[in-house]
Amino acid sequence: MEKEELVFKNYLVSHGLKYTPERKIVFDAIISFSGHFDADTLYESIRRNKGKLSRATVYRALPHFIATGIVKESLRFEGRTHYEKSLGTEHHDHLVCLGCGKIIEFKDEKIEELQNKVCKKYSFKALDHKLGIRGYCKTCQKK
Amino acid sequence: MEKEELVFKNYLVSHGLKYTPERKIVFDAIISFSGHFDADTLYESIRRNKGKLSRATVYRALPHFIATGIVKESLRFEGRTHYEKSLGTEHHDHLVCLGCGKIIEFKDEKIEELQNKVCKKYSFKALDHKLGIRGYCKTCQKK
DNA sequence: ATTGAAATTGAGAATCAATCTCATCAATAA
DNA sequence: TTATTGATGAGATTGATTCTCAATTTCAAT
Repeated sequence: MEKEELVFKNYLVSHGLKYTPERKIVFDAIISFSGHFDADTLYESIRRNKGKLSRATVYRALPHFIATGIVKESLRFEGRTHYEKSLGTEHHDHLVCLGCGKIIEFKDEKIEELQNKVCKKYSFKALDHKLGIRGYCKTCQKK
Repeated sequence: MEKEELVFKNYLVSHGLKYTPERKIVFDAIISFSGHFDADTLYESIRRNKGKLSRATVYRALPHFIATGIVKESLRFEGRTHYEKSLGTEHHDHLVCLGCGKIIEFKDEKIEELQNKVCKKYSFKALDHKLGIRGYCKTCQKK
């Protein structure tokens, strides 16, 4: 079993939950994804490749993947919550193009530091953050 | 007519839209708000104070207020989109407490500058951005 | 003031993501 | 084996938001 799978299994077991075949299917699907996805895209890809699995099961599994850090909520977009793999993925923020929907990932260490400073100032214990900059990418600016 | 109202009216007229009594009612309600609100809170407050107005009218008016810069989308929270007045309000970002729901506003000039730098790097034309840090406030950390 | 084109409104229906229900299954421990 | 507890599937439900459409209002041009 790969490390990520073990992490997931351990999380489940230590919380009195079970590592079921269905959850393994969802796990595999997530691992095979690169880039962003939403719950329904995930569900559809499973349906196409591995046969049936309830939509509810996918929705129910997602919070567990988030809890283990295998998946992260990324942005809200087009009315849906989008996710991304976060194991093996560095934290990053997003530039979202309103023209073509393209998402550019970036990371700025200094911004992160300054955020920590802000939290300290307010005695705020941060768990995570989301920075999304909306606008137009190079290509879309021309149109 | 106050300046904000004029801004709103001019925006409407110049876009072939009309400054109707209903939109004025929504305008007044927004102006009288301080802090964050969501579409339904806005609708309810109008109902209580000024009698009837369709929920759809409120929802339909919001994009126009956003377009004029009178209102800004602030955060998505508890399944709803939250808004805030932005005329007379400086841009700021948010610390969101997952314990009590409190929202602390902050602004860090250096973070803003660094964001501009990132955009420049990717030739990205930014319209707006949203930075939300989730965690626990001082009070909730103790529990 | 009247007309007509275009925008607006209200009320409820429709959408759509996300969550919940509940009866049935499966796994583990006693 | 049985009891307990968690998990699943399928569909119903929720709740925010958007849409529909007939009726009304606005405004510019008669």
